[in-house]
Amino acid sequence: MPELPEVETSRLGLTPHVVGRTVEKAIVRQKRLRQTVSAGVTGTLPGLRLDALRRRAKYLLFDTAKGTLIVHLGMSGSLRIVQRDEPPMAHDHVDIVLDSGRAMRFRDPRRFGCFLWTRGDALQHKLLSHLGPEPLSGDFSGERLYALSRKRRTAVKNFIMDGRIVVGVGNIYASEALFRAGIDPRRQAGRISRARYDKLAAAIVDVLGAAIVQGGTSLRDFTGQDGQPGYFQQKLNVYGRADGPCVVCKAPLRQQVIGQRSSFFCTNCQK
DNA sequence: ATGCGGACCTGTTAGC
DNA sequence: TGCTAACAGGTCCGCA
Repeated sequence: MPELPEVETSRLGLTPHVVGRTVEKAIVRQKRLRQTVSAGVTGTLPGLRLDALRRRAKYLLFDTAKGTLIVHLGMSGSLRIVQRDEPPMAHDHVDIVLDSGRAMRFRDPRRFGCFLWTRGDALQHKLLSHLGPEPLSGDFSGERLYALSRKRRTAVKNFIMDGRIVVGVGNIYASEALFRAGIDPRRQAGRISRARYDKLAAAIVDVLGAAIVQGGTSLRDFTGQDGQPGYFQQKLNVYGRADGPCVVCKAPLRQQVIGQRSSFFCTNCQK
């Protein structure tokens, strides 16, 4: 569920509830996530004020005076604001109890997420230090994609999903951006022109930006029901539409596994 | 250095 | 209807 737009939407929704609040305690019901939940989450975080909530790639960074809580939602994770006495459901692994009487609750059935504590600069953490530019920042461009792709033989879809190249392009938006740019996802990264990379970079920016706008309207209220996906689904041109008609040429869309991930494209419009 | 496959988990859906 | 297999929005690691 969480691709970059949803992580950013989560950040925006959580910010007014957590920034400026002090953590009263942390409850860890399941510490075995993709990595074991850091001891600092229960040992150090309580008593500290959350000064800011940042996002880097799909990581959420909760800054305090003594360090940063790094959270990743993995495939199935979510963060919600609940009343502190609301009984936990299955897979509600962590509560960060705040001095507002509420708690930030982490739910993650598949446990691919992470809850890590780090002292010092979170951006230098091992999981973050290698990451490429944010797609919605000025550091990202077709020029960069072109330059880094020379002599790369991997499929262009794999290439744009590589966080060292650019962050935040997940499996849905990789397919969507390549469709918008008219590029066959199987094409070798190193054999695509500068002009086409300019178009692809613009498509990535457009599709992620549009999805953030959509997410912002449906997940605004984090105290309500769980945020269902689907808000952006009607905007998807190819993802999940195997055999459906291409919105441009009506030809049946194709589904093919590329780099172990399902990919969707139009063999007529994407070359 | 690059690229590939496997790993981590559970829930839902497709198919027989 | 019920069982099993395949698949799911992410990434990290290790091997060739």
